[in-house]
Amino acid sequence: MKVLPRSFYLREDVVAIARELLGKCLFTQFDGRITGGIITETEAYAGVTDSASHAYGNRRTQRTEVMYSQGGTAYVYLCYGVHSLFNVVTNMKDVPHAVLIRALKPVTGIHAMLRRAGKPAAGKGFGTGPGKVAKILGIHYSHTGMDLTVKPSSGSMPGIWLEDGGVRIRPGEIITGTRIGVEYAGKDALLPYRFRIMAT
DNA sequence: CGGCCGATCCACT
DNA sequence: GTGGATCGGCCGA
Repeated sequence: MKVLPRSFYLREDVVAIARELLGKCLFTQFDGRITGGIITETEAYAGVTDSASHAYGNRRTQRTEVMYSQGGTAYVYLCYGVHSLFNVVTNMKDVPHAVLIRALKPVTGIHAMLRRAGKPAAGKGFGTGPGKVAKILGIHYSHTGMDLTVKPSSGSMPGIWLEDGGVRIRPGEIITGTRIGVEYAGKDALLPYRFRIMAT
């Protein structure tokens, strides 16, 4: 297992990064507990020219400022007043690209994730849906801005990080489609920016 | 300062 | 398949 380096996130093609994040491992450590799993669904948000992006038209506000950080930073925001949604910022500083993590196959710390979900056992839908991904990993919108390239050096430190676990996804296993919940974005809603691993 | 709305989820029909 | 929850962010006045 190898922590994804800064160089992975600094690249220009956010759509390619979204595709490559499939099969990578996402971990968190909060309250001394490590939880995580394999990323199975992502969406790319291509910054100032993408009308589905919060940074469309170079909108720079207190909330979106984190999207203008260098790649490898966490962008977490509150959606519908209820759900924290976790995104990976990509590209260089001042270019506000991001990838939304929509689904995760739970692997590490299952018990803690079930407890956060308030479920007695893993059922259908455990780990699917961006609100639920953040919830089971213990990610809250107050965690926006965290550095994703550093694995905590001790069990008492909080952290969010990604690793390459060596899982190889064949192109034929990837389903490409349009993004969810962005109907307001006009023609950009039709862009093929959603990627997921075919159910086995 | 007020009003509208959202990169969602769940219970209920 | 549908509607309600729920509240910070954003924009216009």
